[in-house]
Amino acid sequence: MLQVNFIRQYPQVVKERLAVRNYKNIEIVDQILELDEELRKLKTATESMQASVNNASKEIGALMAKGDKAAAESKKQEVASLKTEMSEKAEKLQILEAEFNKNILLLPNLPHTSVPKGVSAEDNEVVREGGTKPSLYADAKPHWDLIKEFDLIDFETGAKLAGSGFPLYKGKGAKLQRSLIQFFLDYNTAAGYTEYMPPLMVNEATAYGTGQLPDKEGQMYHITADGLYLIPTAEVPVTNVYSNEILKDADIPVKMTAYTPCFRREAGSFGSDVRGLNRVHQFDKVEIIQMVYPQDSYKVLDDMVAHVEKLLNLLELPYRILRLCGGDMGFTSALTYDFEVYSAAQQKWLEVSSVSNFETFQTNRMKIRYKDETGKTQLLHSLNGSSLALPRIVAALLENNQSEDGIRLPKALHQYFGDTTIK
RNA sequence: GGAGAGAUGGCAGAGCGGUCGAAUGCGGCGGUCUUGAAAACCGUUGACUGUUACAGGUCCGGGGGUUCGAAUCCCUCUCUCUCCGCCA
Repeated sequence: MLQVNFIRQYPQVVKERLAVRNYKNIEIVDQILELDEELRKLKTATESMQASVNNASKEIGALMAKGDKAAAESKKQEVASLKTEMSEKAEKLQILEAEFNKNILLLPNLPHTSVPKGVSAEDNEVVREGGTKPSLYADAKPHWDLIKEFDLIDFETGAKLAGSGFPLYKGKGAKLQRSLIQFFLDYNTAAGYTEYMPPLMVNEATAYGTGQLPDKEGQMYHITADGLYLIPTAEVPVTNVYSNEILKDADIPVKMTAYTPCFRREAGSFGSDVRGLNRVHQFDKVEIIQMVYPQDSYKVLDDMVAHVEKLLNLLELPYRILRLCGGDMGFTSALTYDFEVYSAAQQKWLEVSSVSNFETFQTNRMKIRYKDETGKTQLLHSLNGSSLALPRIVAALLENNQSEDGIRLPKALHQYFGDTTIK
C-alpha cells in the first residue's frame, strides 16, 4: 500500500510512475486525494466536537461531586444535542473511510526509476546470461518423456487423486525433490538466513498483508468454511511474522528462509506452457525474505540476486537474469529481477525465481517498523526471492543433463541425492 | 466435540463507572558515584492521528451497545489456558 503522505505530496510523481506500469486507472489518484481531503476536514470537525463533549462530561462529573444536580442536568442536555449532530458526521466519515481504503488498496506499488517502461514480458530487459547451454543429441527428450522413462513422477495418478497439475512424485523423483529442498535450505542458512516452517494456510488479514488480497483473490485456493487461503508462496506467512511490530536495531536485517509447498489455481493457462512440470497447481519452493533499513534495500536486492545466481551456478544450469518492465511486474513490487533457466530440449527459458524489492509497500500494510536515529518510527523495506522454485529446475536438470548413461546430476547434489546419476 | 477461566504498555501485573494513557515491579535509555564496571540512588521511557506550532482526537484482544462519562457494565466474535472426549 502506498503511503498517503507521499501521494498527497507528490501526486504527479505517483501518476508518472504508475504510467510506467501501463496502469490504466490513473484517475483513481485524484479520487483518492479528494477523498483524503474531505476525510480530513470531516475528521477535524468531529474531533473538535468530541473535545467539547469530553470537556462537558468532565464538568458534569465535577458538578455531581459537588451535588449540583440541576446544573449537571442542563449540561447533559447540551451534550445530547452535540451528540446527535456528531452521529450524522460519524456515519458519513465511516462511508468515506471505507471508500478511501478500498481505493488505496487498488493502487499497485510505484516502479523504481530503473524499471523499463513496457507492457508485457517482451519488454523485459536481459541483464546478463550465465552458464553454458548444453549441446544435445538430435533425439533429446523433453522432461515429460524423461520423467516417464525413469519413472520419476506419475502425473496420471496425481490427476486421479486431486486433478491435473498435482504431480505425484515417486522413487528417485521424490528423492530428487527432497535433495533439492535440503540443498537450497542449507545454502540459505549458511548465508545467514533463519529457517522457518510456516502454516500452509493463512487468514484473510495475512493475505492482505503481503498484497495477495485483494489483488489476487482468484489465484489462491480458498477454504471458505474456515476463511483460510492456501498459501501461493512462503512469502505470505513468513513476511507476516513481524506484522504490527517495531523491530529493534539488533534484529535488523531480518533474514528468513522457508521451504513450503505452494498452491496456485492459475486459471486460464493452456497449451505447451502447462506440459509436464512447466506449470502446476502445487509445487515446492524455497523462499528467502529480508527486512532491512530503507537506505540498504537496493544493495540488499543486489545481494539477493547474487545469492540466487550462485545457486544456479552450483546447479550448473544455463540462466539469464531479466529486469522486469513496468507492465510485467507484480502488483506489490518496486523492482523485480526474474531468473530463467534454459531447458534445452524444449528450447525454452523457464522462470525459476523472482527477486523483488517491495520497499514500504508491504510493510506499510503490515506495519513493520523500526526507530530511526531521531527516535521516529519508520517503515522497513521488505524483499524476497525464490531460491528456488523446484519444478522448472527439475525440468531443466533432466533435459540438459540427459545422456546415454542416465541423467547426470550437478556435483552439489551428489551428497544429498546419494548418487551422481539418475539411472 | 463438551465444561470452565482469561485477554491491560517490551515483559510481569494492579485497576472493576469520572481525577486512568493507566499503579507497581522488571527491562530499556540518560545521569550521579567510580580509573572503568557492578551495586545503589535520581530522572526518563507506549502507539496511531494531527497542527506552522501549541492544542485536539483515537487506542486496555476485534466489533457493537448502555451512559453526560467505559479498561471497568451488557452483547458478539476471535484467540489463549485448564479439565474431559477423540486423535497423528
